[in-house]
Amino acid sequence: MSTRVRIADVAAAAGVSTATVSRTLSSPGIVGEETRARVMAAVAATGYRINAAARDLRRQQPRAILVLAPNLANTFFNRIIAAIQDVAGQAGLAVQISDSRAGTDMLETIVQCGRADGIVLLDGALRPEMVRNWKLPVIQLCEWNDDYALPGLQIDNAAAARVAVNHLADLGHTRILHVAGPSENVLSHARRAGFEDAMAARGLSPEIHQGGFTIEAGAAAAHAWANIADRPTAVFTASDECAFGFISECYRLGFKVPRDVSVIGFDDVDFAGHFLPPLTTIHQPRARLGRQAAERLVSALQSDTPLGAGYDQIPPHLVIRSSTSACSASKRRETDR
Amino acid sequence: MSTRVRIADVAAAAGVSTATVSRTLSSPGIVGEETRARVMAAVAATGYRINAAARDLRRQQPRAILVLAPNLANTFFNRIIAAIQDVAGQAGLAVQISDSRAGTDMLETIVQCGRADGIVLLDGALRPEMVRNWKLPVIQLCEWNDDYALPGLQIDNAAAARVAVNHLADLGHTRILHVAGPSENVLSHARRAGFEDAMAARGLSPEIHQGGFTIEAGAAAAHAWANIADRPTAVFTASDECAFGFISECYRLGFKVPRDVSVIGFDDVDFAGHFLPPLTTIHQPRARLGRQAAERLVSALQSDTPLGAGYDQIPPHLVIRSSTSACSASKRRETDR
DNA sequence: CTGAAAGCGCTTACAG
DNA sequence: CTGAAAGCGCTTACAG
Repeated sequence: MSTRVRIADVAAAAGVSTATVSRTLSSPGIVGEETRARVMAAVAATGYRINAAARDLRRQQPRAILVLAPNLANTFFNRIIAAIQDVAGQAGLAVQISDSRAGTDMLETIVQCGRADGIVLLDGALRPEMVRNWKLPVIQLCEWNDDYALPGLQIDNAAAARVAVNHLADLGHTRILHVAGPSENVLSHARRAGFEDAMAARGLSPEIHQGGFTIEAGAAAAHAWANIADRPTAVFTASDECAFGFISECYRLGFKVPRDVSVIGFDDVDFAGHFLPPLTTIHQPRARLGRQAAERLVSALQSDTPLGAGYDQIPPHLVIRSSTSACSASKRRETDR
Repeated sequence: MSTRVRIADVAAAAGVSTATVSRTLSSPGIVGEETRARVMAAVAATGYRINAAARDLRRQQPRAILVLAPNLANTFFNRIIAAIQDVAGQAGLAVQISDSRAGTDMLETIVQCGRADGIVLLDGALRPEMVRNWKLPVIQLCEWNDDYALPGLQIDNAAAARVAVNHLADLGHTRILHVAGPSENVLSHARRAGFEDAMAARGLSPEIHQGGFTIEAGAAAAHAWANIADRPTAVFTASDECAFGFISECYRLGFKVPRDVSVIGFDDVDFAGHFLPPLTTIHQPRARLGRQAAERLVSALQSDTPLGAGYDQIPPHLVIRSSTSACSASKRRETDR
C-alpha cells in the first residue's frame, strides 16, 4: 500500500514504454492487439490505478464542481444535488459538496485551496465581499443575492405566490393569511411581495404572520391563527415543512384541513403528496433546476468561457391536491359580515 | 480567463522566486514581512488561485473521499453525508458523492479514473466482483454485503428488531405483524430475523407481510392488515417511510393509531417526531455513523495503513413517542379467544 | 504501431 | 530569509 504503483511499473512489467501504457488505457484502439493484451495483464498484475492529480495536471482540464448548500441535512437539496451529479458525471467532472455554513475559514479554504473549478451556490446569505472575491465561476441556484453580482437560476417566487393567492381566491376565500419565511431570507421577501401584489390585485387585504420555513414555525403559526377572532379561511405558507407543522398543530387544536382552513405549501417536497391531507403546493422542479444550473456551469468550464450574467426564472406550477377546498357558504357569510 | 495565472506570474509581479511565493502562501511565518506583503499584493493583483492538481501531485497526499449511495434523493443519507463532509473537511480532504446506481460503466469510471483515494459505500447490492476489484480502501456503511469482504459499520439491526418486539410485547400486544422490507435487501433480512427471534423468545407466533421501505409499500400493507380477520394489534415496519404510509392509509380506512393499532418504524428520520401521531421508532444515529466511518477511512488514508477488517455494530436505541400504546383489555380478550 | 522526451504547476530539500 | 533546481506521474506532439 505504501509505495503506489506508477505507470512506469506497469510499463516495466509489460516490457513497453510508459507512453504505450498511457495509450492503452486512454485510447486502446490505437495500440496493437498483442501489446494491448500484455499491458492489460500488467495493469491487472500490478494493481495499477491512475494518479488523477498527474493526469489532471497534464491535461489541464476542469476537474470538479463544488456545490455549496446552507444545510446538507435539508431534504430539499437532495434531488438538486443528484441532478447536478448526473450532469457533471456525464461530463467527467467530479461533484464535491460542502456546507456553506461551515464557517468562514473553512469555506475560504475549501473554495480557495480546493480542487473545484466552478461552484453552484445554493445560499444567498453569505458575506458578499467573500463571494465576490472568489476567483472561479459561480452560479447561484434557488436562492440569490444581488450583492454577489453573479448569474443565477430560480423559479419565479413572486409569480408562484400570486398563483397561490389566485387559486385560493378562485375558491372563494377572501381572508387569506400568509405565514412568511424568515425575515432575512430572499425567498421570504419574494414570496411575500408576490402575495401582497396578488391580494391587492384581487382587492383583498393581506394578513401576514412572521413565521419561518420550519415545522416548528408552522406549528406556532397555527396557534396564532387559532387566536384570531375572525379567522382567515385560507393560509399560504412559506414552505411545505411550515405547512406540515401548521396542519399537524391545527389537528391537535381540533381543527381540520381543509374543512376549517385551506392550506397551500411551497416546494412540493417528496412527502407533500403523501401527507394527510395531500398538500396543495407550489412545485419546485428540483431536478430541472439542478440540471440546468449544472449544464450552464459545465459548458462554461469546458469551453473556458465566462458564465454570462443575469437570472433565469422558471415559471411556477401549482400542484392542486386536497389541502385546499372551496370556502363554504357559511364561512363566507361569517367572514363578510 | 483563458490563460490562468500561475505561480510564476505572481513571482514575476512581486519580483521574487516561485519558491518564495509558494512559501508565502503555505507558511507565511518563514518569509520576511516586507517580502510577504509584496507577494500578497501580487497575488491579489493577478487574481492567482493555486492549481490543486499540481499541489496534490507534488505533495502526494490523499485528496478526496467518495461517498456512494443508492439514491441521493433519499432523505436518510443527508445527515450521514453532512457528517462525512465535516470529518473530511477538517482533514483537508474533499468529499465527492455519486449515485451507486448510476450504471456499471459510469461507476467504474468514477471509481477507477476518479480523484478519490477512498470510498464510503452505502450500498450492499452492487456486484461483488466489481466491488472486490476496486483497488482503493472502501468502508461499508449502514448496508453491507459479505461477498464484498470489506470492513463496515452499522447499527445492530437484528437487536433493534428485538427491542421493537419487546416494547410491543411489554405493552401487552401478542399479535404483532412485521411489514418486512424488500426481500433482496440485507437490512430487511437482519430486521426480519431479529423480529422472528424475539417473537419466538416471547412465545409469540410471528406474522410477516412482505412489504418494502416506501410509503406506497406501507399503504399497501395497511390494506392487507385491514383484511386480516383477527387483526394484529401492533405492527413493526421496516422503515419510517413505510410506517408513514401504513398510518396514513389506516386513517383513510377509518382506523386510528395507536387506538386501533400500535406502529413502530425504523430509522427515526427528521420527520418522525413531527408526524401525526409522533412515531415510535428505532433511532439510527446518522451523524455518528457518518462521522465514525469517515474517521476510520480518513485515518487509514492519512497514515497509509490498511483499513482493517470486521464490522462495527452500534447498539440500537428505541425512541418511544405516541404511535404505540398498551393493548386494550378488550382487544386482548378478542385476540386471546 | 511504438518510444524518447518535454512539460503541466507546484513544493521542498539543498545551498547560501 | 531567499533562490536555483529537481521531481511528483502523467500525456502527447514529434519521430521513426
